[in-house]
Amino acid sequence: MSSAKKIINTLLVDVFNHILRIEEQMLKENNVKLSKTEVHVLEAIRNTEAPTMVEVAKKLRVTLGTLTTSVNIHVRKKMVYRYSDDKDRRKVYLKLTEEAVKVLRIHDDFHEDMISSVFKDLNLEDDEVLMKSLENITTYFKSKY
Amino acid sequence: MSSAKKIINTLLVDVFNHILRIEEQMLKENNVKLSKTEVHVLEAIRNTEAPTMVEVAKKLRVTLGTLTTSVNIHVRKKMVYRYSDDKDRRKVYLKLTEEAVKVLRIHDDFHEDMISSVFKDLNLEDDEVLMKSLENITTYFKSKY
DNA sequence: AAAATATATTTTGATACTCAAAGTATTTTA
DNA sequence: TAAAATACTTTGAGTATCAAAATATATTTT
Repeated sequence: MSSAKKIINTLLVDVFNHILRIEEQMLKENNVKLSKTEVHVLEAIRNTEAPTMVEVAKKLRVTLGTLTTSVNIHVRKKMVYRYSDDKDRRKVYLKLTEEAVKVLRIHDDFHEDMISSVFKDLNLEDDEVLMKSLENITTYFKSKY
Repeated sequence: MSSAKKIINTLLVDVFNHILRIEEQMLKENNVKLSKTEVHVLEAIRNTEAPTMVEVAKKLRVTLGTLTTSVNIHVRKKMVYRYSDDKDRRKVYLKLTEEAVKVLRIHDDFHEDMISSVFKDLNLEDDEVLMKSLENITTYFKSKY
């Protein structure tokens, strides 16, 4: 692998793993007693336009069965509730409770702070060329695979 | 969050998650019946100088108990074997079987291909400025946190 | 050298995460 | 209206994870 390729590989793999671990620790420090998987479920619900089971499972790329169990846990912990569609009674919509919104805010702040410090320390803000390139890489991965 | 920040955040979080799923599917398509976690254990064994339980667990950042169970599974699947140190009989070394080496080769090829196609399609190879920036970002995350 | 401490690992008990396949309920299509 | 499709849950089973207790061996202390 060329050194340029190694850089991208490292960025995508090592850095991400690193961030995930920091994230987990940060949640623990903030007395959020949810795992990172659980937080990702909350995130997926929030970021899905019409968050039915199918749509959220698709976003998380897990099976419906997996999502059902994890939503059961969230409902027990009062982080999520289910309600059904009047028009199509097969559909189950998911909604976050106040508590879940609060947890996500902690999570978001962490991300915001993390990214902000990269920008500040590396003076990235004005680098339009870099941003364009990164955007291309992102788009590439999302479309190609 | 500014749009530039969003781009970085997306690259680091969404893209990586995406890659993980693709990786999993690719393994399945290649009839490798191991989970991605299992492949990561194999990788960690390969990338550890003197792969004792302690060292590999450290690299994976899991407890020894966790590693014990996952090594048990690998041994059952004939991917890994244990042998002990003559000098210090408490120590257990791990070694990959031929089969495991083969699986890792599939995994490596996937990564290589993936990165190569990004480079080719986006003409990244000669972009020294971009590479320098990405390297800075990587270094930043590794050192700061 | 015996006792105490430290190190390396496994075992145990418990919970979470995941999937595939089977089952249930509802809606759409033929 | 019967058949097929869709949305979801349940079931059964394996993997993933941890903390704490247990085991075995090595090192240090007295």
